[in-house]
Amino acid sequence: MIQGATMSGESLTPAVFSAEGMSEARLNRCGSTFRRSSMRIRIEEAAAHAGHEVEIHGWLYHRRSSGSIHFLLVRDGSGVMQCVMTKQEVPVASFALADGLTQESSIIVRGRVREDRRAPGGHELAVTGLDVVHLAEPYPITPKEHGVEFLMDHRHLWLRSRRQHAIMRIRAELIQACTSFLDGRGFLRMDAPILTPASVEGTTTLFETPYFDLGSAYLTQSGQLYNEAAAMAFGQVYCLGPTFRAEKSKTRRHLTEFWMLEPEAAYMTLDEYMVLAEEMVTAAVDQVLERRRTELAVLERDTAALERVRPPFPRISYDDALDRLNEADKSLPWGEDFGAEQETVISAQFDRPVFVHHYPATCKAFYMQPAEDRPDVVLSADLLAPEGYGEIIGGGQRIHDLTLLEQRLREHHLPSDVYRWYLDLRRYGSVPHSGFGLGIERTVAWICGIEHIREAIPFPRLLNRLYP
RNA sequence: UCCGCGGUAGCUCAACGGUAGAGCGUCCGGCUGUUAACCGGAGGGUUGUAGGUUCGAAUCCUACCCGCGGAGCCA
Repeated sequence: MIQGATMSGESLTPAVFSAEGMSEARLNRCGSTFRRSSMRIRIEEAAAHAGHEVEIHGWLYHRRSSGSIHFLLVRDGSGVMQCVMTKQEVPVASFALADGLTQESSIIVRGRVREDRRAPGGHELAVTGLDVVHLAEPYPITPKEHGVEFLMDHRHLWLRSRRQHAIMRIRAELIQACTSFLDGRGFLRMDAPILTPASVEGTTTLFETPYFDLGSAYLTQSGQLYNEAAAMAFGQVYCLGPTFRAEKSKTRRHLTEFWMLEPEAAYMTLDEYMVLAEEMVTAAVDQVLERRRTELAVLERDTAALERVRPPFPRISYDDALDRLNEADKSLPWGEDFGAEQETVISAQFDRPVFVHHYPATCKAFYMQPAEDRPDVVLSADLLAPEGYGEIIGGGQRIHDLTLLEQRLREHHLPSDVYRWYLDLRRYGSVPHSGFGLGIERTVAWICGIEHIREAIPFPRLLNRLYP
């Protein structure tokens, strides 16, 4: 069960309704006229306004009432604040108005900010005025427990809850941390197309859509190939965007639409990629720990596990990993890729993310560069998150030799015409290069310590879910 | 696609062959410091759908639909 309690702002405020005559036409007047308020604050900055008269524009998150005193828990997107309204301090009509408020009704409250240890957050608002912007219909998500199906059907409302706020803020922080890290390292953001003429890796199932007179287009499963072109143009680049997999995966680690951050750099080797990746992940975790403590607390995340995320991350080869699996009685024939069970066994042996490198060529995509001394393995490395969250990064060094790449395309029965431009990259100043993709949702799920990846993206797309 | 579990009030669940219930939400009443407040009252159902067994089915059987967990594949 998931706790479903509830919990955004601008400087223009809608016209409001006072107690008298609010029953008629509340909707048609809503938002028709605007006035500017100089008193308006965001709840997150309430402490700085202690002792001052302010206005909060938000929604009723919860209400407790005791005859002559109302406790209105108001959320505004930045936080939740207890607003106390007593019968003797507000007009009779305002008090009655508060009595009829439904959960998630949009309201504007005025009052003085004061410190009070009984108030969640330490500050409360002594209410002097209340305006109702919109009286909400009975709200489906109550502060009680709800099932997954119900919450997923109400994802558009579920996002108002405190827990979802925490996850979404951490997601935003993670993305901000990673992109600013890469920006700081001289990487240029250069996004890849979403509509593509063919599969990137040739293996996974793609979403297909008609494309005018050109036949079919496919939703991208990775920006990587385009990233390689961009890296040959700008040296170091990254893209960030949604990727799509039409596979019928039904697990807590899978979405059909998920976001990937993909850096790619010319002249970067496998070893350099691993250093870059671990530094980026560390920087991101550090930033979340530093700036999203409150959110991690809401999620009851064990932050000690995150504090241990320090470079260097352990690096084991695929062969080492097989040995470890053997010892754990989970042996696998050489050449097979790891399943969730194997990944969990391996990651459980370390207290921080672990790289598994030099996979068998058969496990990996056609463009992976073979090791010089051992052509049956490739210069790839995946990063497995701790605590069983699985692979959060996949990447490696790409083939830079034209002849070898052409051979691989043939071996994988891939059409050379759609890859003509990709082969061009090996004709005009080809260089060794590497890159990787960080799965945003899996990383968010790991950092947040949440059970299922579907909570790590605002509107998850799953095998059986396209709504809302 | 395969394996397992499940669908009963708005929500979360109980009843497991013999009159379909509780808590929460909703509505009404009470309460001046509540913390998922509390107290009293009311309303709320073709038990996922279709068939079958039975004197009698939410309960047993069959099929289908939907959901959840996992596998394969992948990030």
